[in-house]
Amino acid sequence: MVRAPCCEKMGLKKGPWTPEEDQILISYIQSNGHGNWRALPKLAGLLRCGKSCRLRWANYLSPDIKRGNFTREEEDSIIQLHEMLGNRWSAIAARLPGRTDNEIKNVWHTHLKKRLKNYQPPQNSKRHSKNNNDSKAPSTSQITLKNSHNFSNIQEDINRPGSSPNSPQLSSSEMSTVTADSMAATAMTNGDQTMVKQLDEMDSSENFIPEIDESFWTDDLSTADNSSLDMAGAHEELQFQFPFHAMKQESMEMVGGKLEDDMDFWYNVFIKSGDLLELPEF
DNA sequence: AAACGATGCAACCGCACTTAT
DNA sequence: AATAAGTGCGGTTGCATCGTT
Repeated sequence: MVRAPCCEKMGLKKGPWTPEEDQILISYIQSNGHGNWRALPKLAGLLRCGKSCRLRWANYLSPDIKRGNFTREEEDSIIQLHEMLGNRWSAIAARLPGRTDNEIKNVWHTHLKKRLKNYQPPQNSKRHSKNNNDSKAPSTSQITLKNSHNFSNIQEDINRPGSSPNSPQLSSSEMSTVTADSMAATAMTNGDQTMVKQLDEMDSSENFIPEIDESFWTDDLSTADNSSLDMAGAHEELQFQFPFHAMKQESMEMVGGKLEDDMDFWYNVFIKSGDLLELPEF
């Protein structure tokens, strides 16, 4: 389908917004709501396209937006969430109250990439590991998440079908990193007390974690076609190869049937398998 | 003080998805 | 089911500001 350019009509203003325009937009939305964005500028008396109005409101004028510098905790959260979600700025923004996708994207490109670039991970970064095998899951970083996002939403985002082609689906190897590092780090720190309790209970069960065949850490993901696997495909592939999947039913019983799918299962298994890494100082 | 480059950020562009008809 | 319109998202651009020479 061919779409007409947003601002093709003559007389529509572009570029920075003036305080007067801001005030008009704020007043209109406060009185009438934004309704149809395309119709809004005409109704409000603005010589802007609807898209520009929406962007201005969403990124700057909305009262929900928190202005000012990002805190260290917010930056750490962004790094962690980016590790999990990739360049899906809106998904990241959804977990940082008051921050917009655009703002987060800018912070990422201007500050955080540099931090990560300068950061060299410590050689022995494992805090603990059931099998104490340094050659297994790849370690990247562990950041303490201060925000109250929860895993189910993250899982939902990771599994979201049809995300933008500009943001590639997670490959199975990325999934491994996600589950081993990020999910564990997130769950252990995001205040999900129920989950922590469940994990503690499982931890006390000597037999919960099966012996892991060494090939799991080396063979499984490399056999998948990482270049072309979409998330659903990766999910299936991993499910097939995952050495623990037979334990799913048991694990669900152990936590009162609250785990609903394999992602939850992996999540718990990975947490149990350790791989909490040191928090890097940049 | 002027010139220049680097940086940060607001805004735009174009594509893809969703919803309505 | 097909098409059109509306919306959301991520990548990119352009400009103002800051720092350095």
